[in-house]
Amino acid sequence: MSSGTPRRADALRNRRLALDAATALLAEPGTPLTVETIARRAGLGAATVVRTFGGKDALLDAAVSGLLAPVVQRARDLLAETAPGEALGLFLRELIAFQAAHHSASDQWGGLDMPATSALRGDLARLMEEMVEGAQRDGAVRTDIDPAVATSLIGRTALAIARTQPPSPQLIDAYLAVLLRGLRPPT
Amino acid sequence: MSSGTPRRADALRNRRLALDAATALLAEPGTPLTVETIARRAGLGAATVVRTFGGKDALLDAAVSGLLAPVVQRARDLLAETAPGEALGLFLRELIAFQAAHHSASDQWGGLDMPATSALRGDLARLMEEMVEGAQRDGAVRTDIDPAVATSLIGRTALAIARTQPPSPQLIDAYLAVLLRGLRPPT
DNA sequence: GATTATGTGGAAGGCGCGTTTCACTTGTCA
DNA sequence: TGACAAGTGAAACGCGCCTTCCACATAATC
Repeated sequence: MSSGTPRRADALRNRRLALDAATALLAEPGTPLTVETIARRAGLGAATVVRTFGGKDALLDAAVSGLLAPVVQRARDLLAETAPGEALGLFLRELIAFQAAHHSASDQWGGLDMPATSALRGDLARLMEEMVEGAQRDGAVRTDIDPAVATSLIGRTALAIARTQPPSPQLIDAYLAVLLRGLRPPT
Repeated sequence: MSSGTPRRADALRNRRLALDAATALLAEPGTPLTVETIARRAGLGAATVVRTFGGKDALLDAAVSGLLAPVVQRARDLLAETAPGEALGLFLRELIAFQAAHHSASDQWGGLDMPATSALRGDLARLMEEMVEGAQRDGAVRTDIDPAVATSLIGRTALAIARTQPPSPQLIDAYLAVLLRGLRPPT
């Protein structure tokens, strides 16, 4: 078999081991992130790791989307429960912290085909755009900028901030303050 | 021989051809940017292209730093001739335009060893920090943010802006306006 | 024009990495 | 417990890529 969920208990456990190993490596800068590395970390053979997922791409897709899913859910919750202007600031801080923790290996899976991850990124972009629109209605963000443009800027700036070497909370705050100040409507 | 300037006229001409081909490919998204590709573009054999520079890394180092050098010089000129606050805005627009034109292949030479390019990037960072410090003295940038921090934010944001798919001048202006507004001192 | 140092490039080498093979092991189920 | 399907992993394979070889070409020099 290639991809479907394994039928045997040990195979299912190995699937978890492989996924956990890949996930762990995503947060470790400097590690090669090869099938061999993941397999060794999981205590499995390289063939097993790849086979249970149907390929390296699918394995990393599962690992990355597994990390991203809670972030997207958090955005959904904030959007539903909090005032948009406030939600945006809150969420951005969390998003940056998340990206700072996981951007290190992002250039290693940048060129891979990861449908689940792509879908989540789309969801996230849509949710953030809703936050921006809400913030504009609330008067927390100036309205002379297109929501899609603002969202793109925010997302990219967040990533830029996250790439700062030691992203201390103070530094993140300083960056975010500049960004949000630039977005605020003229008093 | 490996790296030193060739003694024969045809070899010197081929060196130019290889450098020009590499430089041209740096602005072409989607092209593999392999030694083979560069060689075919230059009308030379792969061995020749690599040998005259001493390796692929050295060739791309020469190409990238050749593109970057004028940008650094421009920063130096602006810093010497223009009011810092104005220089910052002017230079950022040009920097973003440059990065937008050349970022496409940057993930293909991101992991390479390129000393000349690294040195120029250091120079650029230092010059930008001087601009920020000057802008702070002029009252164009708020002083409650560390110059190094502001410079890092500006540099990374500029790169983030440049990565926008079709970086139209209007989009760049909108982005820059947000960034500079966020940096302006409170009125 | 002859001689020689210099340069060329197709082919072969070597390396890293993802994937596949296949003899072997191990859960599972009657 | 016995038999079989399911799963494993070391080794082999394939592929892309940079680099090196070496027989051949050619600019420079006398």
